[in-house]
Amino acid sequence: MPELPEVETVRRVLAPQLAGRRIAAVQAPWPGVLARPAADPKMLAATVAGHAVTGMSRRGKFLALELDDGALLRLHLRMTGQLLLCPPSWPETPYTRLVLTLDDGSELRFADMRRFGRVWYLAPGEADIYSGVANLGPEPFDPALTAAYLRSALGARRVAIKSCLLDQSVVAGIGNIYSDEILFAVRIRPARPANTLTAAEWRRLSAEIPAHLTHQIEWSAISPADYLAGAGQDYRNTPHLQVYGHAGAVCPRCGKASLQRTVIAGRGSVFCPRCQKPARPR
DNA sequence: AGCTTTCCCTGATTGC
DNA sequence: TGCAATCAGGGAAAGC
Repeated sequence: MPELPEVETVRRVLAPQLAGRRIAAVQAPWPGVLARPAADPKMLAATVAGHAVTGMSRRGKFLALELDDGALLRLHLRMTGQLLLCPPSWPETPYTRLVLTLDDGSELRFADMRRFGRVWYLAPGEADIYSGVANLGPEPFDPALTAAYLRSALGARRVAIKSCLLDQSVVAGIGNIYSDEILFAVRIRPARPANTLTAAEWRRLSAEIPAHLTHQIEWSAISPADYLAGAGQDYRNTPHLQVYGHAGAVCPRCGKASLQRTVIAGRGSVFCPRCQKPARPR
Protein backbone atom coordinates (compact mmCIF):
# COMPACT_ATOMS: atom_id res chain seq x y z
CA MET A 1 0.00 0.00 0.00
CA PRO A 2 2.29 2.68 -1.25
CA GLU A 3 1.85 6.16 0.14
CA LEU A 4 3.93 9.22 -0.58
CA PRO A 5 7.20 7.97 0.96
CA GLU A 6 7.14 4.69 -0.94
CA VAL A 7 6.15 6.39 -4.20
CA GLU A 8 8.94 8.92 -3.77
CA THR A 9 11.39 6.11 -3.08
CA VAL A 10 10.43 4.43 -6.34
CA ARG A 11 10.85 7.71 -8.16
CA ARG A 12 14.30 8.33 -6.73
CA VAL A 13 15.49 4.89 -7.77
CA LEU A 14 13.98 4.84 -11.23
CA ALA A 15 14.33 8.46 -12.38
CA PRO A 16 18.08 8.29 -13.08
CA GLN A 17 17.76 4.81 -14.56
CA LEU A 18 15.08 5.86 -17.02
CA ALA A 19 16.32 9.28 -18.01
CA GLY A 20 17.45 9.25 -21.61
CA ARG A 21 16.06 5.81 -22.36
CA ARG A 22 13.97 5.56 -25.48
CA ILE A 23 10.71 3.61 -25.55
CA ALA A 24 10.91 0.85 -28.14
CA ALA A 25 7.63 -0.95 -27.62
CA VAL A 26 4.51 -1.01 -25.46
CA GLN A 27 2.41 -3.98 -24.49
CA ALA A 28 -0.61 -4.19 -22.22
CA PRO A 29 -1.28 -7.74 -21.04
CA TRP A 30 -4.29 -6.24 -19.26
CA PRO A 31 -5.54 -3.27 -21.33
CA GLY A 32 -7.80 -2.14 -18.49
CA VAL A 33 -4.77 -0.57 -16.85
CA LEU A 34 -4.99 2.19 -19.45
CA ALA A 35 -7.45 4.85 -18.46
CA ARG A 36 -8.78 7.59 -20.66
CA PRO A 37 -7.96 9.29 -22.90
CA ALA A 38 -5.64 6.75 -24.53
CA ALA A 39 -7.32 3.53 -23.59
CA ASP A 40 -6.14 1.57 -26.60
CA PRO A 41 -2.80 -0.23 -26.22
CA LYS A 42 -2.01 -0.15 -29.93
CA MET A 43 -2.66 3.55 -30.20
CA LEU A 44 -0.56 4.19 -27.13
CA ALA A 45 2.26 2.09 -28.54
CA ALA A 46 2.19 3.95 -31.83
CA THR A 47 2.12 7.27 -29.98
CA VAL A 48 4.99 6.84 -27.57
CA ALA A 49 7.30 4.49 -29.49
CA GLY A 50 10.55 6.19 -30.35
CA HIS A 51 10.23 8.84 -27.70
CA ALA A 52 12.73 9.20 -24.89
CA VAL A 53 12.01 9.51 -21.20
CA THR A 54 13.37 12.82 -20.02
CA GLY A 55 12.40 12.59 -16.37
CA MET A 56 10.16 11.20 -13.72
CA SER A 57 8.10 13.30 -11.37
CA ARG A 58 5.78 12.76 -8.44
CA ARG A 59 2.70 14.58 -7.25
CA GLY A 60 1.02 13.17 -4.18
CA LYS A 61 0.89 9.45 -4.78
CA PHE A 62 1.00 9.89 -8.56
CA LEU A 63 4.08 9.30 -10.65
CA ALA A 64 4.67 10.57 -14.18
CA LEU A 65 7.08 9.60 -16.90
CA GLU A 66 7.95 12.71 -18.86
CA LEU A 67 8.60 12.16 -22.55
CA ASP A 68 10.75 14.22 -24.88
CA ASP A 69 7.77 15.57 -26.83
CA GLY A 70 6.16 16.95 -23.68
CA ALA A 71 3.75 14.06 -23.29
CA LEU A 72 3.20 12.44 -19.90
CA LEU A 73 2.53 8.92 -18.76
CA ARG A 74 0.83 9.48 -15.44
CA LEU A 75 0.40 6.48 -13.18
CA HIS A 76 -0.97 5.55 -9.81
CA LEU A 77 0.06 2.38 -8.00
CA ARG A 78 -3.02 2.36 -5.76
CA MET A 79 -2.93 -0.63 -3.46
CA THR A 80 -0.69 -3.26 -4.95
CA GLY A 81 0.97 -1.63 -7.94
CA GLN A 82 4.68 -2.11 -8.52
CA LEU A 83 6.93 -0.40 -11.00
CA LEU A 84 9.80 -2.68 -11.91
CA LEU A 85 12.76 -2.05 -14.13
CA CYS A 86 13.80 -5.46 -15.37
CA PRO A 87 16.87 -6.55 -17.29
CA PRO A 88 16.02 -8.48 -20.47
CA SER A 89 16.92 -11.72 -18.75
CA TRP A 90 14.35 -11.39 -16.01
CA PRO A 91 11.66 -14.05 -15.77
CA GLU A 92 8.06 -13.11 -16.29
CA THR A 93 6.58 -11.04 -13.47
CA PRO A 94 3.19 -12.11 -12.17
CA TYR A 95 0.27 -9.72 -12.61
CA THR A 96 2.03 -7.63 -15.24
CA ARG A 97 -0.45 -5.13 -16.67
CA LEU A 98 1.75 -2.87 -18.80
CA VAL A 99 5.23 -3.26 -20.26
CA LEU A 100 7.40 -0.56 -21.77
CA THR A 101 10.33 -2.08 -23.59
CA LEU A 102 13.27 0.31 -23.62
CA ASP A 103 15.98 0.81 -26.17
CA ASP A 104 18.55 -1.13 -24.16
CA GLY A 105 16.28 -4.15 -24.01
CA SER A 106 15.25 -3.64 -20.42
CA GLU A 107 11.59 -3.51 -19.52
CA LEU A 108 9.66 -1.17 -17.31
CA ARG A 109 6.85 -3.32 -15.99
CA PHE A 110 3.75 -2.15 -14.20
CA ALA A 111 2.60 -5.12 -12.11
CA ASP A 112 -0.55 -4.91 -10.05
CA MET A 113 -2.23 -7.90 -8.47
CA ARG A 114 -5.50 -6.26 -7.62
CA ARG A 115 -5.85 -4.16 -10.77
CA PHE A 116 -6.57 -0.91 -8.94
CA GLY A 117 -3.62 0.88 -10.48
CA ARG A 118 -4.03 3.00 -13.61
CA VAL A 119 -1.98 4.69 -16.31
CA TRP A 120 -3.06 7.81 -18.20
CA TYR A 121 -1.43 9.03 -21.38
CA LEU A 122 -1.51 12.79 -21.75
CA ALA A 123 -0.59 14.34 -25.05
CA PRO A 124 1.81 17.31 -25.05
CA GLY A 125 0.08 20.20 -23.37
CA GLU A 126 -3.09 18.26 -22.69
CA ALA A 127 -4.75 19.21 -19.41
CA ASP A 128 -5.01 16.30 -17.03
CA ILE A 129 -8.69 16.29 -16.22
CA TYR A 130 -8.80 12.52 -16.01
CA SER A 131 -6.52 11.15 -13.33
CA GLY A 132 -7.60 13.33 -10.43
CA VAL A 133 -4.20 14.93 -10.04
CA ALA A 134 -5.79 18.32 -10.69
CA ASN A 135 -7.76 18.04 -7.47
CA LEU A 136 -4.79 17.44 -5.22
CA GLY A 137 -4.06 19.76 -2.36
CA PRO A 138 -0.57 21.04 -1.58
CA GLU A 139 2.36 18.70 -1.22
CA PRO A 140 3.24 18.02 2.42
CA PHE A 141 6.49 19.93 1.88
CA ASP A 142 4.81 22.94 0.34
CA PRO A 143 5.40 26.06 2.46
CA ALA A 144 1.71 26.76 1.92
CA LEU A 145 0.91 23.89 4.24
CA THR A 146 0.71 25.95 7.40
CA ALA A 147 -1.36 25.70 10.55
CA ALA A 148 -3.44 28.58 9.24
CA TYR A 149 -4.08 26.74 5.99
CA LEU A 150 -5.20 23.57 7.75
CA ARG A 151 -7.40 25.45 10.14
CA SER A 152 -9.07 27.45 7.40
CA ALA A 153 -9.56 24.37 5.24
CA LEU A 154 -10.74 22.03 7.97
CA GLY A 155 -11.60 24.06 11.04
CA ALA A 156 -15.32 24.03 10.35
CA ARG A 157 -15.60 20.40 9.39
CA ARG A 158 -17.19 17.97 11.77
CA VAL A 159 -15.68 14.82 10.28
CA ALA A 160 -12.86 12.95 11.94
CA ILE A 161 -9.47 14.59 11.54
CA LYS A 162 -8.21 11.32 10.14
CA SER A 163 -10.72 11.54 7.29
CA CYS A 164 -9.36 15.00 6.57
CA LEU A 165 -5.78 13.76 6.37
CA LEU A 166 -6.88 11.05 3.94
CA ASP A 167 -8.56 13.67 1.77
CA GLN A 168 -6.09 14.20 -1.08
CA SER A 169 -7.58 17.59 -1.90
CA VAL A 170 -6.47 18.86 1.52
CA VAL A 171 -2.95 17.45 1.55
CA ALA A 172 -1.57 15.18 -1.17
CA GLY A 173 0.08 11.89 -0.40
CA ILE A 174 -1.06 10.73 3.03
CA GLY A 175 -2.72 7.31 3.25
CA ASN A 176 -4.09 5.11 5.96
CA ILE A 177 -0.78 4.10 7.52
CA TYR A 178 0.85 7.50 7.87
CA SER A 179 -2.33 9.26 8.91
CA ASP A 180 -2.40 6.98 11.97
CA GLU A 181 1.32 7.46 12.57
CA ILE A 182 1.14 11.25 12.23
CA LEU A 183 -1.85 11.55 14.56
CA PHE A 184 -0.11 9.34 17.11
CA ALA A 185 2.98 11.52 16.92
CA VAL A 186 0.98 14.69 17.63
CA ARG A 187 -1.23 12.98 20.23
CA ILE A 188 -4.52 13.69 18.47
CA ARG A 189 -7.14 10.96 18.44
CA PRO A 190 -8.04 10.01 14.85
CA ALA A 191 -11.78 10.24 15.53
CA ARG A 192 -11.59 13.83 16.78
CA PRO A 193 -13.90 16.06 14.76
CA ALA A 194 -11.71 18.52 12.90
CA ASN A 195 -13.59 21.45 14.40
CA THR A 196 -12.45 20.49 17.90
CA LEU A 197 -8.74 20.92 17.23
CA THR A 198 -7.02 23.71 19.11
CA ALA A 199 -4.62 26.24 17.62
CA ALA A 200 -1.72 24.37 19.22
CA GLU A 201 -2.89 21.13 17.67
CA TRP A 202 -3.13 22.65 14.20
CA ARG A 203 0.43 23.87 14.67
CA ARG A 204 1.70 20.47 15.78
CA LEU A 205 -0.08 18.79 12.89
CA SER A 206 1.20 21.17 10.23
CA ALA A 207 4.75 20.70 11.50
CA GLU A 208 4.53 16.96 11.88
CA ILE A 209 3.19 16.19 8.40
CA PRO A 210 6.31 17.26 6.46
CA ALA A 211 8.69 16.14 9.20
CA HIS A 212 7.14 12.72 9.42
CA LEU A 213 7.03 12.09 5.68
CA THR A 214 10.59 13.34 5.26
CA HIS A 215 11.71 10.93 7.93
CA GLN A 216 9.84 8.08 6.28
CA ILE A 217 11.33 8.85 2.87
CA GLU A 218 14.79 8.72 4.36
CA TRP A 219 13.94 5.52 6.19
CA SER A 220 12.57 3.99 2.99
CA ALA A 221 15.70 4.70 1.00
CA ILE A 222 16.68 1.71 -1.06
CA SER A 223 19.73 1.41 -3.25
CA PRO A 224 19.19 1.21 -7.00
CA ALA A 225 21.20 -2.00 -7.02
CA ASP A 226 18.91 -3.65 -4.49
CA TYR A 227 15.81 -2.36 -6.21
CA LEU A 228 16.90 -3.57 -9.61
CA ALA A 229 18.04 -6.86 -8.15
CA GLY A 230 14.50 -7.60 -7.09
CA ALA A 231 13.76 -5.58 -3.98
CA GLY A 232 11.27 -3.65 -6.09
CA GLN A 233 9.48 -6.88 -6.66
CA ASP A 234 7.90 -7.12 -3.26
CA TYR A 235 8.77 -3.63 -2.21
CA ARG A 236 6.56 -2.56 0.61
CA ASN A 237 7.58 -0.04 3.14
CA THR A 238 7.17 -1.97 6.36
CA PRO A 239 9.18 0.27 8.60
CA HIS A 240 9.02 0.09 12.34
CA LEU A 241 5.66 1.75 12.61
CA GLN A 242 4.55 2.95 16.01
CA VAL A 243 0.86 2.11 15.87
CA TYR A 244 -0.33 0.88 12.49
CA GLY A 245 -0.67 -2.88 12.57
CA HIS A 246 -0.04 -2.98 16.30
CA ALA A 247 -3.53 -3.01 17.74
CA GLY A 248 -3.55 -4.73 21.10
CA ALA A 249 0.12 -4.02 21.72
CA VAL A 250 1.30 -1.80 24.54
CA CYS A 251 1.64 1.84 23.51
CA PRO A 252 5.28 2.60 22.63
CA ARG A 253 4.99 6.05 24.19
CA CYS A 254 3.25 5.62 27.54
CA GLY A 255 3.99 1.94 27.94
CA LYS A 256 0.73 1.51 29.80
CA ALA A 257 -2.37 1.53 27.63
CA SER A 258 -2.84 -0.97 24.85
CA LEU A 259 -3.37 0.33 21.34
CA GLN A 260 -6.97 0.24 20.19
CA ARG A 261 -8.36 -0.40 16.74
CA THR A 262 -11.43 1.27 15.34
CA VAL A 263 -12.85 2.05 11.92
CA ILE A 264 -12.82 5.61 10.60
CA ALA A 265 -13.77 6.57 7.08
CA GLY A 266 -14.03 2.87 6.34
CA ARG A 267 -10.39 2.32 7.22
CA GLY A 268 -8.85 0.45 10.09
CA SER A 269 -7.37 2.91 12.54
CA VAL A 270 -5.09 2.36 15.51
CA PHE A 271 -4.45 4.79 18.36
CA CYS A 272 -3.46 4.98 22.00
CA PRO A 273 -6.50 5.80 24.15
CA ARG A 274 -4.21 7.23 26.83
CA CYS A 275 -1.89 9.41 24.75
CA GLN A 276 -4.50 10.49 22.21
CA LYS A 277 -7.30 11.90 24.27
CA PRO A 278 -10.78 12.57 22.95
CA ALA A 279 -11.99 16.12 22.52
CA ARG A 280 -12.89 17.96 25.67
CA PRO A 281 -16.62 18.61 25.83
CA ARG A 282 -17.48 22.27 25.48
C1' DA B 1 -22.93 20.81 0.30
C1' DG B 2 -21.20 17.57 3.51
C1' DC B 3 -20.71 13.20 4.94
C1' DT B 4 -21.20 7.98 4.58
C1' DT B 5 -21.36 3.89 2.10
C1' DT B 6 -20.39 1.06 -1.85
C1' DC B 7 -17.60 -0.59 -5.37
C1' DC B 8 -13.62 -2.25 -7.69
C1' DC B 9 -10.06 -6.48 -7.03
C1' DT B 10 -7.63 -10.79 -5.19
C1' DG B 11 -4.66 -13.10 -1.71
C1' DA B 12 -4.50 -14.10 3.14
C1' DT B 13 -6.90 -15.22 7.07
C1' DT B 14 -10.70 -16.85 9.83
C1' DG B 15 -14.73 -19.75 10.84
C1' DC B 16 -17.58 -23.66 10.56
C1' DT C 1 -9.81 -31.01 5.00
C1' DG C 2 -12.45 -27.93 2.37
C1' DC C 3 -15.05 -24.32 1.30
C1' DA C 4 -17.16 -19.86 2.21
C1' DA C 5 -17.16 -15.57 4.46
C1' DT C 6 -14.38 -11.75 5.89
C1' DC C 7 -10.68 -8.47 5.67
C1' DA C 8 -7.30 -5.25 3.62
C1' DG C 9 -7.62 -0.17 1.46
C1' DG C 10 -6.98 4.35 -2.62
C1' DG C 11 -10.07 6.76 -4.69
C1' DA C 12 -14.29 7.40 -7.63
C1' DA C 13 -19.04 7.30 -7.46
C1' DA C 14 -23.44 6.72 -5.61
C1' DG C 15 -26.47 7.40 -1.73
C1' DC C 16 -28.35 9.95 2.15
